[in-house]
Amino acid sequence: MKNLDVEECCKGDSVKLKQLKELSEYLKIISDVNRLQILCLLKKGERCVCNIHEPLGLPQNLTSHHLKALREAGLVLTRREGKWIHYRVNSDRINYFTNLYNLIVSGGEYEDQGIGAGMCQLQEAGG
Amino acid sequence: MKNLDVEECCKGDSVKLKQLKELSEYLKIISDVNRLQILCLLKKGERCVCNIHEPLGLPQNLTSHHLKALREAGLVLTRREGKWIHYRVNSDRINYFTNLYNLIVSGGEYEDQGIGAGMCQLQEAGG
DNA sequence: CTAATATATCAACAATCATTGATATAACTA
DNA sequence: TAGTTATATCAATGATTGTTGATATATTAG
Repeated sequence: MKNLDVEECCKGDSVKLKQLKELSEYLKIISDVNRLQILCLLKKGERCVCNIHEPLGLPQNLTSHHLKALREAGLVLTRREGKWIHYRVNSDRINYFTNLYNLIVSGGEYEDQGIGAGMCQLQEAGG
Repeated sequence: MKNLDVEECCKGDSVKLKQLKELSEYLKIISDVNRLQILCLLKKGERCVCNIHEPLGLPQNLTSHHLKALREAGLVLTRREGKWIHYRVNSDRINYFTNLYNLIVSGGEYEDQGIGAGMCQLQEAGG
C-alpha cells in the first residue's frame, strides 16, 4: 500500500457518518424518476392526488405509494379539503438537504440552516 | 377530479424527461453511503484504491465495484502510476449535475454550465 | 522467469424497491 | 340509507443492485 497520511474521513465518526446516511436516504428518495416528476409538479403549487397522477399518466395507487415515501421523508406536506388531499413541497426540508448535499458532495457553500459549521469538518477531521 | 388547469409538467416532452432521467441516474449513483464516503475521501485529493478501501474498512473488490460505478458515471477520473491507479473527483461533472439538481429540485439558481436557459422551462411549460 | 502487490472482473446471493391488482377507508351526494 | 369519488393500504411479483468469494490481469521486485 502506498504510504500516505490517511486521515480516515467519514470513518468511526458517528456524527459524520450519520449525516452521510441522512443525505443518502434523501438522495434515494428523490432519485426515482416518478418522484422527481411529482416534485416538479408540486414546485408549481399545491395539487390534489388526481392532478398529480393523471397528468403524469401514473396509476393512482403507484402515485399514492410514491407520495407516501415523499411524505415520510418530510419532503411534502398535506392538507385535506373535503374529499381531496392536497400535496405541496416542504421547501424548508428540501433546502435543509440541499445544504447537506452542497457541503458533502458539491463545494462548501451553504445557506443558513444551522448545519454549516460542523459539516465543513467532514472534509478535514479524522474519526 | 378537481378542476385545475393542468400544465402537464414533465410529460410528453422528451427533452425535459431526458434531463429528469439524467438527474435520476446521477442521484442513484451518489445515493449509496459507501460511494458518498468514497467521494468524501477523494474530495480531499487524489488517492489509490488501497488508500480508499482500507481507511473505509471496505473489501477491495467491493470498493473496485463502486469505483467502477463512479467512473462510468464520469464522476471520478483515474491515472495510473506504476502498480497504483489513482482516483480523483471530476469536479466539472459534479458541478454539471449539481446545476441540474438545483434547477429541477432546489431553487432556480445555477452556475454557467450551458444548461440554464432551457431548464427553467421545466417548471413552466407543458408537454 | 517467478513471486508478490494492486486492481479489476465474474458469478452467485441477498436485499431492496418499483410496480400491479385488489381491497379498504374516508368524505361527499342523492 | 346506499352509491360514488378520492385516496390509502396490502400482498405478490419482478427488476435492480449491493455484497461476497473466487479468480484474472497488470505491474514491479527478486
